[in-house]
Amino acid sequence: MLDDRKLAVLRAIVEDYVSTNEPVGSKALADRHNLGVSPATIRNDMAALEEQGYITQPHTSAGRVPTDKGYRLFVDRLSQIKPLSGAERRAIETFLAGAVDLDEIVMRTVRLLAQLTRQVAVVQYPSLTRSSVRHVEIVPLAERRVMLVLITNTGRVEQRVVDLPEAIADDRIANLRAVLNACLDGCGLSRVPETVADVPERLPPEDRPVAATILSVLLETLVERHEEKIVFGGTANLAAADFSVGLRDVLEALEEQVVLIRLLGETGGLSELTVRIGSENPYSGLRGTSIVAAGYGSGDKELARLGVLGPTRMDYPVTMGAVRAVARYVGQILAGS
Amino acid sequence: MLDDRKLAVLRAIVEDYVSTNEPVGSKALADRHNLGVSPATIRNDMAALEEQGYITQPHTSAGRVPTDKGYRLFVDRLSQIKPLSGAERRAIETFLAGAVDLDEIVMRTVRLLAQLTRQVAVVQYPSLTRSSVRHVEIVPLAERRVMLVLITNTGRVEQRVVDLPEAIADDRIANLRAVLNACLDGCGLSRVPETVADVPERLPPEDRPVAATILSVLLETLVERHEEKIVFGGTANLAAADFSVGLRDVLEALEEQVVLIRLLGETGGLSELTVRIGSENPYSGLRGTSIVAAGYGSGDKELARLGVLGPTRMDYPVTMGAVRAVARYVGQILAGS
DNA sequence: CTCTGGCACTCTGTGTTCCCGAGTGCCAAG
DNA sequence: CTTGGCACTCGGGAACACAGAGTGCCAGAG
Repeated sequence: MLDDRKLAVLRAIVEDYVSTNEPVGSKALADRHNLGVSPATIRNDMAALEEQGYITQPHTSAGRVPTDKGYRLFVDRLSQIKPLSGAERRAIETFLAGAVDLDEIVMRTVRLLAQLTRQVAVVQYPSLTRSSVRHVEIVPLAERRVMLVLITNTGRVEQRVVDLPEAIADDRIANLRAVLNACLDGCGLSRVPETVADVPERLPPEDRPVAATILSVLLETLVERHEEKIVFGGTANLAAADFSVGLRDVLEALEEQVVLIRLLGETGGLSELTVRIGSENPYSGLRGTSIVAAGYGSGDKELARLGVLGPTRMDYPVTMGAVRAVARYVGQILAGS
Repeated sequence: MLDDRKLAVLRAIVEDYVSTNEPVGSKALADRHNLGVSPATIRNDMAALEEQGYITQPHTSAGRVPTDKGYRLFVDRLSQIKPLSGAERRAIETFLAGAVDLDEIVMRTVRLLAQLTRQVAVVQYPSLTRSSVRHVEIVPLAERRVMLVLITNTGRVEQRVVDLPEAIADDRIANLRAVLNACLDGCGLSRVPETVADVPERLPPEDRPVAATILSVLLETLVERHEEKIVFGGTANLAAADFSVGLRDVLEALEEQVVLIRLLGETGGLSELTVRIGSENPYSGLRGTSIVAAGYGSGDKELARLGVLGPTRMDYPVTMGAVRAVARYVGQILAGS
């Protein structure tokens, strides 16, 4: 159905279109790539490719442009991920190594990805459900108010103000803190609900109402809510890509946390690349954009995902290479800190 | 020089231009506003206004458009801040009251401002230098590594990983934490450097090296660096304003923390509105944009600033009303939590 | 059966011209 | 000082022609 030459033609079309942003015609193809056949032959192949929906012509007498299906085939079978240059790898390494805390790692990762790919970068904070408790702190703020601070093994720090049903002395808080930490230390966040069930019985009866309040806030806010935190950057690159159509939709989608999270997609394997091309992605405002995403994590555990978003007409091999590389380095940095 | 009627003409020009986005001519002005004079008279006034640089014509035979100087006069002398409707006030109140921690307050404020003004909103976190210490926590992570967590009275939580020069037992850390908190509790962030000078002498000699490391990180990272944290949103509104010229520059500026911070400007009085119009603002990429900013704070102390950024052609009275109202409410919420 | 060159055809995009209308500036009269 | 009148300017849209790129198809050569 699609012999090798037709595939080569498709590849050439994608490559040319990506680099020139203009519909590519048979003549130009024959000139720029030495396919060893004449334009006429290429025309026949193009007709076949169009017949099967891999390419399309914007106007009757214009060149061809890849369809989403065409890009899909290109990504799956016709291209190889392009590794970064040594210089780029070193730059990533030193840039990320300079970060002092999780916020900064995430922020720098966003910048890095945006700069490397010249696209919009999206980075998710390490998922809470896949982290574990490193420390819980209870800080008295006022007589009947405390701040609850949760620190995870991935460096996330979540805080929450709690209004207590009654005043409570500092030493009782200290005890509560000790019990909480004893129970929860190292506990996976997803297992916290079961684990805290024991807490009240380890406490003197008079502290139990307060503990109950604190625990319910802990569960409700820190575990169930706030679940995913996500950050993006590099929107200036959108304006550069002559993206004017739908730019507004794209910006709107980016500001919708929910959409954004779904965009990064379900987790594949660690460092496994997910590519969503144009209409393949679940949000209608992003019909003209593709997403290249990967999971990152320390060791063999995926903590969260990151990726970039750009016009369907993007340089997939390079973008995929950058995303994969950054995901790996972030994983390493996270493991090291 | 500028009699009342000329000022009225200028006001009418600004209002019409803001609402129609088209250069406004003498005829249209005479029709839509009952100025009680003929188009010819208006033309004379317009000529005078142009002479003095308040308006300009894009092309020889087009209507007039206000210049930055014209907007300035309009804002200073020809317009009144327009208060929000009761419904809007209530909406703000309930929306902000639902926030559970500082991050959420800031996030919601950004959304609120963006939605209310249909512009890009910028909100600065409460400035660290103007906050004070509520609690310092030292959490052991590994034998020779701890996480330092600083909680301020404004609810900011800053963390930092510290590598120690030697291993240290948990009880010594507890002591260190106690001493630190005793010294710093309630201490203004800007006075921390002097205040911590006493810390080492209150510690047993063997703990001093570790304390020195921790203190230096505390000073360097938490006080000097990270100083200002700033967040923006509502960029989709940029695309809607037919802003196409320079959109890229605007997005770039927004991603530059430094520029953004300078944009919000030096602090005026609390809830005092600052308006920077077009070329008045310090960054060249934003020549076509105006900034309306205000300080917010709890009580009588300004903690930080917030504002919006939009095309010079914006509805200043409404925008100023919204910014002022939001600044006040945020101050209240912050005071209450 | 596949490739190739030739050819007629179809468009888009661009440049040209033309003209309408909005808007101006100026002037002379009220 | 205000007003109506008038000539002038210029931008932008419509109509038009045209060049160039690209196509599809066909018949002939391998």
